[in-house]
Amino acid sequence: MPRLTDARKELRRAQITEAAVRCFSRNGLERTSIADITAESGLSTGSIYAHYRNKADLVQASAHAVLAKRAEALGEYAGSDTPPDPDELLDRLIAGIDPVEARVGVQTWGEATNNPVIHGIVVDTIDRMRAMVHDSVTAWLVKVEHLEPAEAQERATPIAHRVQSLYLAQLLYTALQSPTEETAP
Amino acid sequence: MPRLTDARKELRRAQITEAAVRCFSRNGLERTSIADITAESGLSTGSIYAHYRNKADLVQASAHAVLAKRAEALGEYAGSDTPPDPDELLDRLIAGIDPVEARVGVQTWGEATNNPVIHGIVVDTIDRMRAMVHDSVTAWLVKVEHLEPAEAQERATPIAHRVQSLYLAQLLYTALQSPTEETAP
DNA sequence: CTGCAAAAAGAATCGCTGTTCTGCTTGTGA
DNA sequence: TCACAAGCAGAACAGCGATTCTTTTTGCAG
Repeated sequence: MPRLTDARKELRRAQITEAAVRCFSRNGLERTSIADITAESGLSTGSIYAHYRNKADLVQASAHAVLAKRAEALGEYAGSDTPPDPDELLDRLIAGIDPVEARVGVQTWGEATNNPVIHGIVVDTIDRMRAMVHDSVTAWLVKVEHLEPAEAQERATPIAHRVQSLYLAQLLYTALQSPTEETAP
Repeated sequence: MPRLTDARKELRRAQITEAAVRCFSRNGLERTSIADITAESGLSTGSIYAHYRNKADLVQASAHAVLAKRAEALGEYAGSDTPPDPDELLDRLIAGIDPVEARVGVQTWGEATNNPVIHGIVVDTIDRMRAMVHDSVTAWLVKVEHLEPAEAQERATPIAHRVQSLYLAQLLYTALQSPTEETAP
């Protein structure tokens, strides 16, 4: 039964979501039509529908890809064995922000206020990020500040909250900075 | 030349934007149709188009109304003659958040990444808010912490940035908390 | 009071967009 | 190498939604 090999199939899916993310970044989740993605990806309508059930499905996959990538980058810093202090952690997080992803990320927040599926993805991602920041801060408190693990855990909570918040705000600022590039009217 | 008296006209416009904001909060900026606003406001298509050039115009007016209201509330705290310390200021700001407005506010951020007019409104509002927070913090540094005005100005900047960021993040959290209420499918 | 232009209602229009359908093409397993 | 199902292209379709148009109603100036 000759279908595409899994690797190739995944490749196509990635090709599509990547094109979609570029479109979304330019025109927004709703204002991007399937035709836009068709043009951007070089594929055709039929091809896209062969890989994604419908547009909502594609939006969901794209959102997941963008947010997961961000969370993943965060995981690296958090897992380091010489944990950065909170300010340093925040600086690194901010340094890793990519404007295109920031824009889609912020659009995703807006979408999450009405779209249950996207809402789930966003909330999960934010929770996972918070947990990782919390771990990183705890590790710092233990290894560098020499607190007892129990107390470190507790003290880490408000610090993690602050780091997370400042990071999210910076994501917003970044998204608002890059000028709105129009496709030809 | 008998048109509506200015007061009455302003009333209608407000009636429309208020209905629009409720719709936007429920269904998002894009997914809200003129028909939805028609139903919510109890008016008709024609009436809406008599007051707003088009949907973009209406979205713009609604966004402006919501953000202006938030900025205004902030102004009150900032103008107080016993300035709150930064933590207190932040607490008050957060206490003043309304879920409906938070949702529309966050949607507005997403929209601002592609829509130049909304972008302008959002950036202006954020800048104005930052200036007010800065003033409030400066006043606190001078009156309570007894710093010289010049130094207070300078020291206030990073503090204001932090307060602003934490506030914006809280706005996001609030928008994500209230569950996505659906209109009947 | 009264007339009339603006405002409101609601039907009609028209373009756009998601989705489906119909064949051709191509990759894969034997 | 081959055969055939899955991929893919692109046209066709269907429905929705912004805007416009026509008709009726209404509020204000005189």
